[in-house]
Amino acid sequence: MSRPKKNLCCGDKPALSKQDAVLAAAQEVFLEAGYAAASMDAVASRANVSKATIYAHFDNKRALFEAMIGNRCEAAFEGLQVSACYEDAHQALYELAVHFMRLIMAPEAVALHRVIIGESPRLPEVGEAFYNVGPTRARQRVTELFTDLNQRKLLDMPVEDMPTMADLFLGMMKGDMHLRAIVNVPPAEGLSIERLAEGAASLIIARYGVTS
Amino acid sequence: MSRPKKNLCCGDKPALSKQDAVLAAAQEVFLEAGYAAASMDAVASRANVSKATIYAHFDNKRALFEAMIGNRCEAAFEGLQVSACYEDAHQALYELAVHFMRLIMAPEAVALHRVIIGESPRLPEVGEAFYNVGPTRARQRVTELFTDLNQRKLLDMPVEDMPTMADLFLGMMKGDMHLRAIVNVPPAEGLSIERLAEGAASLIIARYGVTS
DNA sequence: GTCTATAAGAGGATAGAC
DNA sequence: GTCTATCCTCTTATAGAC
Repeated sequence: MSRPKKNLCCGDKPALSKQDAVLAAAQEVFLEAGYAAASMDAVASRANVSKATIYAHFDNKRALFEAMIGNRCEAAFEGLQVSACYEDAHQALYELAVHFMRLIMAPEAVALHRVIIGESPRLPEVGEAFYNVGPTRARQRVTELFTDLNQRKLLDMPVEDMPTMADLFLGMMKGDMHLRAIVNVPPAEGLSIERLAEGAASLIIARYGVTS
Repeated sequence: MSRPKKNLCCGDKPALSKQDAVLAAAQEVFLEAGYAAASMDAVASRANVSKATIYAHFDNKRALFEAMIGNRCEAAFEGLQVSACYEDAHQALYELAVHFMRLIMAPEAVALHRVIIGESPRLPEVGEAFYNVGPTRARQRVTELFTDLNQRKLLDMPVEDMPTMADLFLGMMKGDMHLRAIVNVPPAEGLSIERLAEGAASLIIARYGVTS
């Protein structure tokens, strides 16, 4: 994984090794054209590199694609790590919801999601890698929050409900807004991230909130 | 749109016109390989027809794809029309949820959704056509149900909450289970359609149910 | 490692006979 | 409408010089 970054030459761009230049170009081309329609020629010219150079670093088109996907998934879901501080359960759920929605609605994240979905039947490792760094971590975060709120007596959710509720909570974040983005339909008017997050938090609280 | 079905010949298969045979073959090939990787040769041989015959009925590859998509979307979402009878709000929401999840979890529906997502950036009409016959109708159904339950005094949801709640409700149906299917990751153990539907209905009831 | 040039083949679309 | 045969472009991947 750690590559020999002997990158002491030229500097028309912020000093990328050839390998990184290829990866960056691959990202652009694959996300724009999709896997099958993307050509190695397009990647080469976008990276200002010859095709042979690409093949010196990556075995074939598929390997390049998988390397790019792994690369970008890690980056796209980094934001999941941060945890906020909060006063009450509603605020905590609301803020996690907003944070998560902003993450998945980012244009690059949407484009990445699209190509992963498109190719996952033929490239199962791609779908799996995405699922493990994205949705799996997100569900862990939600479950942690539920547990923490329970311990602080800010929420009263039975442990056996948690897996189901974590899925439903994340599902609400990925609702119509995300669907529209991913099938390239203009966003609906009148519906905002904040409004949806507010609604989702309220539903959980109505069922499991503690009345003080 | 209405084609001349002079279909009085041969019968090794349940008597399809050439055009229908091509559409059926196109469905198989496009759903298996994705748009770009699918070849007209493959469609031709799967339909037991020459390539020239395909081009006699469809202008080009793209037109064939769009025709197939329109065709299948209509069929896949037909089930949305039926409306059930019910006694109480929880049962009504539960049954709509189960019905909807079964619809979108059907293998053909998942495969169709995948290719539509994959190509929608390049073929916007495809994404739009899908959205209009699927998600739009689904949201109408949910909103109708909310309204009906309100009128029967089985639910007490303010009209201004309905758009948000309809989206959240449908989002819960399209949660982790559907995501796994669409990125080709094996389904989780312990989570069932019934359990998720039960949870989703309960959340709505907890917030908007009428206490009798 | 990086380049230029090229091999080898697949795939969209059409010409022309029937 | 349907077929066979073919055109021509684009694409993956490599050979061989530096």
